[in-house]
Amino acid sequence: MELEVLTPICCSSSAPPLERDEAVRVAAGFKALADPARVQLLHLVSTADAGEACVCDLTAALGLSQGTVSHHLKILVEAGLLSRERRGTWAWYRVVPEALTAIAGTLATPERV
Amino acid sequence: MELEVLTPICCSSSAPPLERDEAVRVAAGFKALADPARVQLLHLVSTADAGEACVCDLTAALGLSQGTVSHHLKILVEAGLLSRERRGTWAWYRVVPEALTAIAGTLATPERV
DNA sequence: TCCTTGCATTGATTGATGTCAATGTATACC
DNA sequence: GGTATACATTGACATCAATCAATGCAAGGA
Repeated sequence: MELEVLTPICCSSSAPPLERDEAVRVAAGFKALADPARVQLLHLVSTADAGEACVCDLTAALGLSQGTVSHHLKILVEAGLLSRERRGTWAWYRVVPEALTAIAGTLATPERV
Repeated sequence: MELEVLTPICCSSSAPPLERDEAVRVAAGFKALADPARVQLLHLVSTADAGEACVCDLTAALGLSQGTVSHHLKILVEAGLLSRERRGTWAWYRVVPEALTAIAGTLATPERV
């Protein structure tokens, strides 16, 4: 998912039927967020110094094994919610605010009827 | 989940650590949205006439069995995203915009740094 | 070159989830 | 009462997901 435009779920009066394919794309974004560990990871990264964090810090904070944390980070990166940058031995992660905004926009209620 | 306040994941500079319990609550909201069928259901209900729809309409539109649709609707109701009202033999569902707003607020980026 | 460190990947296991067919239940109509 | 309709629930099954221990890999330092 690379910053694509997502169809709002709710609550536009005009009703393009929201095909299955589009529903799958929208749901994929939510699926990446549908785990407590990943929610914590996003929060940890976004509040870290300089807006970035390495795996070592995150592993310590979550109480999960290093392999599991790496797994969750991979899911978040593939969903476009985090970016990864390798500097030397360390891998630094940052949030991609636009991706979060895009997903949030899916839930927007522009016109409260 | 009854319209509770959810801690933002991102991107507040102040960093209350986001405990595991709170992360579970936030993730629960996303989990309810993490299925294409449920995304389609929300969209169908929100764009239906008078903002409400019965199971019969939804079953026809989704191409899933009636039991499966009922199952997904239950998940959405328990997550607080839909409300159910029984009128006679029919069950009518409506979206709960405040619940969607609350979840969207979790992803807000109030202060872009 | 060898060892250490930080991270990614793999394999196995356990538990959660989506789906359907079948059944249950309540309401409405004859 | 009996039957049909609309929905909910249950049981079974197959697939997916989270987790860990173990292993692999690349970069840095001795």
